[in-house]
Amino acid sequence: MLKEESTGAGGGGNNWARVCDTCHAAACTVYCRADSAYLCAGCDARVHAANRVASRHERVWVCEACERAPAALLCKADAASLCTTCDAEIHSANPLARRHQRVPILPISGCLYGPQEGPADGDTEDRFMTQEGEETISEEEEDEAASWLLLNPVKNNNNNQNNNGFLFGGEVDEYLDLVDYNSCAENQYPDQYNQQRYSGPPKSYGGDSVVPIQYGEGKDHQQQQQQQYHHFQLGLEYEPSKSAYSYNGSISQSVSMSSMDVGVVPESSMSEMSISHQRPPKETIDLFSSTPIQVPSQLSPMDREARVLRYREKKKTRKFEKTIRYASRKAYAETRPRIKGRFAKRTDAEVEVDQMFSSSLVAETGYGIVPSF
DNA sequence: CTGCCGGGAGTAACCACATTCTAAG
DNA sequence: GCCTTAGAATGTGGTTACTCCCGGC
Repeated sequence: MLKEESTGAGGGGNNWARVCDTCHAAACTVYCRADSAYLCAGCDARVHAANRVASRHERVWVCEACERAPAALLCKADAASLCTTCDAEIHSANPLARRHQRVPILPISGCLYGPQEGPADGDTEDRFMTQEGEETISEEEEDEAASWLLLNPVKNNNNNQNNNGFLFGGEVDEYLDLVDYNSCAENQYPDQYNQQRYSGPPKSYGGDSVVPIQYGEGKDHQQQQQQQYHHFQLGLEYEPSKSAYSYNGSISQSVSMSSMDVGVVPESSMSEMSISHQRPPKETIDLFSSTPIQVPSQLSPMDREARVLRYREKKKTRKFEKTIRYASRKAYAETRPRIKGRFAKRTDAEVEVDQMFSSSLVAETGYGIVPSF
C-alpha cells in the first residue's frame, strides 16, 4: 500500500533514503566529507578500509529521519542523528521534544563496521530497505501507519482496557496524538505555558525543580520558539474553525501523563476527537461505516508521505521511558514511607524529624531546600 | 482441533502529601 | 491592578492485582 504510494508520489523519485553513491543500490548510512559521497555501510567499509588515508576520512551519519542529508546533531533523548532540517522539524513538534538535549555530531573516522555479514535484519527493517535497496514496509508497519493516516476513533477508550483486541486507537495513536494538542495548548497559552514550565530558574522556595532542560541556547531559543509557533500556526490554517484548542479532561490528562516523546497527529483526528466523547456504544462502532471518517484517499500523496515519514521517525526514535518533570516530587516520593508500595501516612515522629531537619536547614541557609537530582 | 491450566509479560490502580494552579475576595 | 487566601489539581514511586498471551498437555 504505502510502497506504491511512496514511489508514485515522488514523481518517479525515491523520496526516502538516498541511495549509496557507490553501489547505487543500498541506502546510504554515512556521508563522507572528503569524498562528498553518500555511502552505504558495505561500501563505506570497503572504501574506507582500503588504505590508511581513506580510513581517516571523516564521515558523519546520515540523518536517521530523512536519510538524505548528513546528520548535524545528535539527540541524546532519542539517540538519533538528525540533520538540521529534521532536527528543527522534529524538536519543534512539541514542548517535550523541544527539551531534548542535542549535541553537534562529531565526525567519525576509521573503520565503522566490523566484518561484513550482510545487512542485519533489524537494520534492514529499521531502514525499510531490502537488500535490493527497495523500500518495503511490513504489514504491521502498514497497519500502524494506516492508523496514522486514518483517525483513531477509539482513542478515548481509556476506561475500556479491552478494545476487543482491536488496537486501532491503542498505543500508537495514544502516543501519536499528543503533539498537536501540545502544540495547541502551547499556541493558545504560549506565554503562560512556557514561562511556567520551560523557562526561568527554579523558584527559590525550593519546591519543584523542573528537570534540567537543554535548549538551543540563549536568545536563539526564544527565536526558535517563535518560529515554532509560526510553523504551528501555518499548520493549523488547515482547519481554523475547529474547536480543537479547547480540549480538557482526559486529553490534558493524557498530555500530563505522557511524558514520553510524542508524535504528530493527523489533522483529521483533531476534529474527530471532539466528537469521540459522543461515540455510540462499542458494539455499534463501525470504523468504516457512516461515521464521518476522513479516509486516506482524501490526503494528498505529499501529505501522506510526510505523515508516514513522521510516523517512521517517531516510531524509530520514540522512547517509553518515564520522564521526571519535577525532581523534587520524585525525591519526596522516594523518601515517603510506603506500605505495600502505597504511600503511607507519616508517623508523628517522622513528621517531627522532618520538621527539625527543615527548620535547621532554614536556619542555616535561609531556604527550605528540597533535595533534587 | 478444542479446551484447560500454568507461567510470564504488561499495565492500571492505589496510596500520601508537597507543590502548583485557579478563583474569589 | 495587586495581594491574600482557600480549595482543587497535579505529580511522584513501589507494590499489587488483574488481564492477556502463549505453550504444553
